Amino acid sequence: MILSTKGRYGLKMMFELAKKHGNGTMSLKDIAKNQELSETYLEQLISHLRKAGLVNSIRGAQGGYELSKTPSEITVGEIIRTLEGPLAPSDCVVDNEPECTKAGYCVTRPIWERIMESINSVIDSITLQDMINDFQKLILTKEGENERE
Amino acid sequence: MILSTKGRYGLKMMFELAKKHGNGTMSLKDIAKNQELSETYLEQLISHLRKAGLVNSIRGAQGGYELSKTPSEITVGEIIRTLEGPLAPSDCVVDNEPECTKAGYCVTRPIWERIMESINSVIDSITLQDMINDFQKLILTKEGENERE
DNA sequence: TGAAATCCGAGTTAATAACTAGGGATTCGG
DNA sequence: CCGAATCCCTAGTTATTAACTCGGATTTCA
Repeated sequence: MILSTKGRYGLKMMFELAKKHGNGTMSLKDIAKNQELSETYLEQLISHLRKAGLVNSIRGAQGGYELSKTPSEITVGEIIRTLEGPLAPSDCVVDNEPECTKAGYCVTRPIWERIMESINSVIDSITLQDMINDFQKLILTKEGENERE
Repeated sequence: MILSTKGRYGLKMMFELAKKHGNGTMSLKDIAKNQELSETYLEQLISHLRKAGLVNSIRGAQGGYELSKTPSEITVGEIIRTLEGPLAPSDCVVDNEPECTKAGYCVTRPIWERIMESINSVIDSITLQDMINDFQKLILTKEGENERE
């Protein structure tokens, strides 16, 4: 029930771009360096994010990536679902299969549906801007702690 | 982000035992037949459920399994976590690693924590008795539909 | 023009999921 | 007391997938 690196790394990438938002593009090289991840692997991931319209790319030297919208307009849910597909605990829920058993009903299915809904409601309620806000609050706290030492 | 067959089959097994609860034991053979699953595979799964104290087993001919408690005392969460381990979207959340990055903080971690909490709150709020109630309601509805035809 | 970047598809490797196999131990019914 | 039914346990197998890597093409700026 773990999220793959696609979703996890993808969100970290998007957070890097969110911090940079409004200040031009950022190269994949820098994103990879900041998050200590493989550049060639991130390349694949960001390609999906671009095709989904979440980031813009500028090719050629001095090129890079940038968010296509402001951080407050992009949710964690969009990012993760773009890279992972639907976050369903069982395939039957996403494919909307008529019934998994020949009995005509499945007792576990409503449970998978409720889990999926609850996950989605969490990740759809968080935007990149929220992450930035939390991040800055954390930084301020840490600085305060250091001063008091 | 899919649940493995361990959790999915395990829950189906426990539901079979819950229906039978109060009427003696049920053999693995019958459980497997009812749910159309591999008997030898289910054997492994139920072994964990037994060690976790969720089911009792009676060995020998005419033996079988039964719930160790009443259906209302067993939650879906207990069953799934027994078979799947903690339902965390990232390992860092379950191992309680101090920090994943050398920067001293991780912006994505609070999100994984919130997802985990939300999944757990769903599955911990559903008992086997709830599943039985839903199941019986469904049966009655179907019967009603048939009568009206 | 050449270095820096994005773009693209295919290939590799290691881990894991999902079983299967085989034999041992226990218990009941006849 | 025997044999069939059942649980118990460990190890092996197979297929899939995750997590990358690689090579090269294209674009653009300086």
